Amino acid sequence: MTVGMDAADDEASEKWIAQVLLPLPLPEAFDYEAPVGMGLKLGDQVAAPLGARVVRGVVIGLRPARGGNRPLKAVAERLDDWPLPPRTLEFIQWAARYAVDWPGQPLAMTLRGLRAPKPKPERRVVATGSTPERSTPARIRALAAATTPLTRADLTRAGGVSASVIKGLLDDGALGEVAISPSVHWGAPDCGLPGAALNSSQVAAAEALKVVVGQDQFTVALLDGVTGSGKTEVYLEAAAGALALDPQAQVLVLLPEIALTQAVLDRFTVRFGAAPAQWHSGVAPPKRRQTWEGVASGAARIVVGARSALFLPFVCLKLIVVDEEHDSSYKQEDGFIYHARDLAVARAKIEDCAVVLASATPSLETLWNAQGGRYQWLRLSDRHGAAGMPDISLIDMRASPPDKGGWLSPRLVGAVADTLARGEQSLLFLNRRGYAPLVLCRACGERMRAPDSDSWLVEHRYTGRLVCHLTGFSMPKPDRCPHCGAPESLVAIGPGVERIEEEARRLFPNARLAVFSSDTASSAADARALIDAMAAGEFDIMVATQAAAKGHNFPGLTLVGVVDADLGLRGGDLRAAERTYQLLTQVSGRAGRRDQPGRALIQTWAPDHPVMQAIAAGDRDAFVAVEMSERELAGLPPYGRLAAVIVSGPDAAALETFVQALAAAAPNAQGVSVYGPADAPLGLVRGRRRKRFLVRADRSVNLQAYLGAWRARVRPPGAIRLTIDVDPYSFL
DNA sequence: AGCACGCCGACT
DNA sequence: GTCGGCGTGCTC
Repeated sequence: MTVGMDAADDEASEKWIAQVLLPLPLPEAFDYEAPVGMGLKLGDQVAAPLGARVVRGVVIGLRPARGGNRPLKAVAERLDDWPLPPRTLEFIQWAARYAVDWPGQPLAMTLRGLRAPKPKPERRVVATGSTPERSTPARIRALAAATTPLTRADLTRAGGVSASVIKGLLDDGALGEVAISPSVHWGAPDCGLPGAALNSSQVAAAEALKVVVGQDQFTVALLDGVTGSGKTEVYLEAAAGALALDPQAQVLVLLPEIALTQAVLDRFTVRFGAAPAQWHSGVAPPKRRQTWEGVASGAARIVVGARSALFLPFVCLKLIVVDEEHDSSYKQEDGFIYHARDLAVARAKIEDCAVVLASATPSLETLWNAQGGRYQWLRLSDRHGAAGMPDISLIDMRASPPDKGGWLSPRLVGAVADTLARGEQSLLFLNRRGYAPLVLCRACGERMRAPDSDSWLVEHRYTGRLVCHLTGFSMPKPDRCPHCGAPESLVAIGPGVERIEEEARRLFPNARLAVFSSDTASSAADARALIDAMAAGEFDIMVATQAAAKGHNFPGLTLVGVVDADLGLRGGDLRAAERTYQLLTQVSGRAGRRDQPGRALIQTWAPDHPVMQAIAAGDRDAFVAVEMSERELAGLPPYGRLAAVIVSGPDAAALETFVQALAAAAPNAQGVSVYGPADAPLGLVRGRRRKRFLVRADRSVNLQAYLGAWRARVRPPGAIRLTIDVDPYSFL
């Protein structure tokens, strides 16, 4: 930072103030004295004294000290870590304003890669140029090999000498010791390698994307193509275009879950002849630090990662890809609350680069932007390879109910039997883990709940335990009702995947069965093994939750049965229909990916529901049109904006008092409605009572400003916490 | 987020 | 009588 200061001023005595943003939930950056001679610049990482400790922070402003300020503590040290690029700083501050949260929160996301200590410098030895007093053949060999710094072990090997020879040369001063920081080699991507063979639809989309990327400015493109249409190959070409723009260019690819990263990493490796950097929760801290430094230094050119990769300190970002952009796992629900797809668009705007949103079932928000011409809309029509879309039909459960005690209708059972007889595979889909979602006492009607929580305990029969899927609490299933003491009175209500497996085993005793849920495949490796076994035809029937819904290719799979298609429609949340449509479309798309035609049978009690009709007809546009008009009528996203204000605390009475004060403090504003306070649907979690307000605003309203003004009028007392969730997805 | 200061239960 | 539980509040 240069200063327009008169040379006549006494520069040496001029005091400067560094505004240091700390990765903590503080309302603003703190002022520190910038010690003369430290040469602080914007973006520098520093150690700053805070209370009794010293914390890492980032300089986001420098200004001359005006007289009369209270005494400030001084920055303790400038850290030897890469500075944050100006645009990364700008993004962090933008993200905080967007989420109506403190700027330290997104900064903490950015600095999360630096948790592991800097790797220790490696001690190496190198010839100093001075000749030793006594020369021996071994000493000559050692010195000849030591022209570049080597570790002692390497030099022993290279020179064919013993360790004592090296020690002698060091004592003589002919070898000297140097400390070298270990650096990671990031293979430079080779854009000259040939891309995959593309069909005509892919070629058209890839060419269009190359034009978009080549403009080297902010643009949003929607890459819209059905499952199996080959979106990955298309955005690989966009990445090639971006990387070719500039020898420093960087590309970020966001994926909704870790399970998919390996496949995408492999394709990038093949396409560019070098492995991309990867970033997700499964990467160990030391490796993360290496990746962080690679990104900050510009050496890492391609990053494939989960939503948090969006906060990495890119120096020359030219393209962001958000794959499966509709996926709800892009929404972070705790800590710093954000939606990675929306922030990706914001980051691209700040970086002035292109962003590609890819999906077979785009979110209504994205479709709305595409329809309005704000996003460039690229459609991939063909399904890559031979198979057409599966034949989808609804099973009306009212007309064809399952046998007593079962969940599979005769039509679905018959279809599985046929598939089995042909030696093909079936997938039975139910998005519910465990054996039964509810356990109740036949004697007294008590519903088993987690302590301190309102949520039901789910029975897991493999482990013989009752589990709370919200808090992770679990207990062995008791023999008698803990409420009334009646023995053998606890009954399982409703099905989970384990119960469907039990039913399938009874109906098809000779079939080879597998269950795929986060319980049977808790690690990425387990999931991989199960997927590979299914792909290899080792199972006839797989019963699965949404863990199996995406990205996997099962060539022998020709039948998908959806056990309870209405599941997601219950509960009345804003995106229920949209999510159900997306999930069912995705699941149905698993059937028949090679040359075998697939079919999907969808069990529903509401076959007339527009979602079910649209899925059966394979008519996305019809579904979107219906859903859009309903949202428009209600002024809901994308036509209006929503925010949730959630207040929680251990004491119900204190919470009630505060909630009333909060309600009274809600500003009146044109185009804004505040609903609530209501008990949050799960009113009690981990002993904390929760209340919720919902804010609906017209698009013309500055929602963040409204929420900020509201929050500024109150101060949550004691243990009460107030969280703001802009554009909420979960209504829990 | 830490870390300190602050008032109430089981111990050398 | 203290040691320490974590509730509450502050950090430039």
